[in-house]
Amino acid sequence: MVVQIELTDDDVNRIFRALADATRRDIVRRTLVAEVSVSQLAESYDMSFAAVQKHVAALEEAGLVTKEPRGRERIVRGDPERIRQAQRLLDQFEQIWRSRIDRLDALLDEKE
Amino acid sequence: MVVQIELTDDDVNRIFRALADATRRDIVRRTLVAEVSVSQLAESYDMSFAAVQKHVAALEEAGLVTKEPRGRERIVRGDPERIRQAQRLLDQFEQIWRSRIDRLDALLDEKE
DNA sequence: CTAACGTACAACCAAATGGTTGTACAAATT
DNA sequence: AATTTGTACAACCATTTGGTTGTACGTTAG
Repeated sequence: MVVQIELTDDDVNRIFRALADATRRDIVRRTLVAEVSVSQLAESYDMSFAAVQKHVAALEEAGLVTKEPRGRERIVRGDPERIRQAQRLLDQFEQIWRSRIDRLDALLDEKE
Repeated sequence: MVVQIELTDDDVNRIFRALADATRRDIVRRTLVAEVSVSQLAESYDMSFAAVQKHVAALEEAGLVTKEPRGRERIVRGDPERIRQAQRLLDQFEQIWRSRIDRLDALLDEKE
């Protein structure tokens, strides 16, 4: 089992910030489907290579993708584990909500 | 059952952008636990009332909280449904990953 | 060897973000 | 009626973001 390292606020900020852009979300999708080089990614979007490079860098800092050298290329891979961490973060909110409902229910039961 | 309106890219941007800030995440948590006024929220954070007001506005535009007038106060409530929508978005990424793995598995099976 | 390819990185720019203070006004309190 | 409370909103400012172009450099192809 993978050890859960606690995410700092800044980590979480970077993760959600990285996901708050349509181009970056698309890059995550594509790199989850298959390995792609930065230049291959860049062909898909109506912006400069450097701009795509920056998006990949933002995703890498957020831990949502990893980059590995292969010859002169850099292969980008989406990291499903980081996605799951983000899911867990949202699940915490869900839990907070549910525990509130549970408390309200308990209160109603008492009054019966 | 609630009808699922398709979220635009901008909607999704706003949701994740809103979650990419520790103060705003805290506001979401607090307003999921109980109804709170904007001024009550503002007491908790080391920034001006206006700054907190802006954070609440960002969350409201993202649909993560709703604001309702009560006398001179504005009551803020977290919206669990929007959280679930965000979860579904992350789940789509998860699905993409899983279908890739499934395809790889199928390929291996064929070769046996 | 030379040329083309893929990447890194710096410098620059406009727009957005996240904070501030100040003003205005309705609602509640005294 | 006068004051305080809670909010809205504008103006302002520094920093960050998201794009650009240009330069440099290692790797691959001819």
